[in-house]
Amino acid sequence: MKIKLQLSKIIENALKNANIEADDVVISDATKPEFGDYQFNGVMKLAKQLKQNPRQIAQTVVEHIDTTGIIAKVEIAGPGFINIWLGDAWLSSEATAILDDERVGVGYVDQAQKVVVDYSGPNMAKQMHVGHLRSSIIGDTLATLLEFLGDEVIRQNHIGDWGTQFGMLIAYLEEQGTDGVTQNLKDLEQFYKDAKVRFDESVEFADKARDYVVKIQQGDKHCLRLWQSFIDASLGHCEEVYDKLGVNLTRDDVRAESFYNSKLPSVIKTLKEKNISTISDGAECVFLEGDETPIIVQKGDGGFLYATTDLAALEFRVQELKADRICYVVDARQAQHFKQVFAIAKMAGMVAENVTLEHIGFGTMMDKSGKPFKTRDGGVVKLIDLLDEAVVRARETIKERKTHSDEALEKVARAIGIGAVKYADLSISRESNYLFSWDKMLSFDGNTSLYMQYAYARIQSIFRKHDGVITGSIVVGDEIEHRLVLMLLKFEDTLIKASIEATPHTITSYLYDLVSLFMKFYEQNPILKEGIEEEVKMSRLQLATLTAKVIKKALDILGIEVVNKI
RNA sequence: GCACUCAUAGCUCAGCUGGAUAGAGCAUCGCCCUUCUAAGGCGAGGGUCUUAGGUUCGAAUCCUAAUGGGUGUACCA
Repeated sequence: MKIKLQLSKIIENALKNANIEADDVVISDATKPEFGDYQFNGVMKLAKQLKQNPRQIAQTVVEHIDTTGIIAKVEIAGPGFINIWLGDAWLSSEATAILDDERVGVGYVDQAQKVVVDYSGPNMAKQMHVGHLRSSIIGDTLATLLEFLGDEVIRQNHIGDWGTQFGMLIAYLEEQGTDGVTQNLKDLEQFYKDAKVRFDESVEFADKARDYVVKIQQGDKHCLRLWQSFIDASLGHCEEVYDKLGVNLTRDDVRAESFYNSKLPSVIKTLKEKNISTISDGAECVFLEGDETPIIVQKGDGGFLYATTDLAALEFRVQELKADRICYVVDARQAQHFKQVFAIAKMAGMVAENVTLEHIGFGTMMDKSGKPFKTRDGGVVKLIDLLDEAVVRARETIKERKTHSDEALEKVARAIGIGAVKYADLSISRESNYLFSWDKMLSFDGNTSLYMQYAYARIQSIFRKHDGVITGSIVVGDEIEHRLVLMLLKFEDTLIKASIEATPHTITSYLYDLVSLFMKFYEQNPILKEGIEEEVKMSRLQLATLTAKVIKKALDILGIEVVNKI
């Protein structure tokens, strides 16, 4: 239900009928319940342009507002606010209408776009660590969200499978055994360390490693086979993490760095032809206005850098994948890099003007002391270990409730533990750094996944107790139900906002508001207790049904599972 | 040095395309379980929105500067 759109159309009409010219009509949520459900604050601005009394204008506008459908009442307040109340009858019928809708009333975008979402991007030389968590989670949510709203989403996992370190790794792989499949690569981190030790201790080995780098680049079959087997094994680790994490990335989404190798020379050629790049200190550079240091696109020795790869990728995404919008879900520290790459791509005409390029940046994960998240001995925290710990902790949290058999407990602990990690990450505004705290994320209180899952389970419990059919319509009976129904219908507006700004926390905030409201409703308005009229009981059961559906759908978009019992 | 970014309650965070008395959670202190999952709900206290200017009828929000954190800055990605 696009409520704001409907309301702004009504206001636009009112303005038109009152012969008042206004360019954009913005409807906001009311700041307080006393001020209604929505408000239109644009009158004050109009009054200034027209040099008229704002309350006078507000009065004229109000007289022209159509209050036959969605709007029940409007009021002028303060210097010229127009407060809007939606009608209970309208809310009731709209809510009832979406009870059986799989999309719980959420429509599709008017103009579907082809959107590339670039996320996760692990390095094949190392095990996935906490640094990859946010990109994977935020990117996955964004992809799911856009897809749900009707865009055509192309997921791209830009894995790091190329670079000098691979020479060392495959040389060591060869020395150790035959290939990545038979080789024990369970702990990539350790393998890397061991290889590094070999590299440092043996000149002979180091030479071979360097030689292998060149050989892979030249397409040497033996080295390429070793390299490929290594990448396969490493990718297998990532998939294990994706599986645990519930991230929808498959091999089909992998478009590795190496994929662009063959396209790099042509990028340089384009830049040279358009006089965008010049030679400086022996390297091919682009000097952008305002930057004091250049962007190097080709090293003095002929090698390419990641800016070049990103340019090639951009070109590919626009020209081959035909993207309208490209979202890079990458650490905020890369802001400058993306700004530069985007600028060069547009200058060089690799990307048409109407294609939107977005760096979806996010902050760093911190520990309690406010420092970047590390293990006790200062090492990186492996993602797989973190996820396993989350499940263990979740199990401890719910074990004492004794609602589950051992087997069921395991499943529920997984949903809760993984959900907690993801929700904690998604509920913080993306750009800011975030403090990682087990206690906070696994709490039943506050804006956590467990609180949402608990609310969902609580509703399921009502249904079990009721143990019968639920029919009939939703009839808004009081203030709290009015607010709850309105909240349920606001779901689409929330998703639209989240998709435009690429802010998953918009969804979690909404969820928290919705669930809090439901809890209030649940305390105030008994459903199954004695003496409740059948019609009221059914309406409330339906309200619970719709609430549960919206919670489930919202969590689904966030990649979090619900459980029927906690 | 230069650039970017952040600064809101004791703590963790919302709010930021300008709007009415700045909101949550945690923590602290009260109240509500023979009554649908109380791991819940209700209420209280707690704020110079870092500081100083500016724009405006109106600023936490926009602009400028200062202060304090973080980050990035020529051949790694």
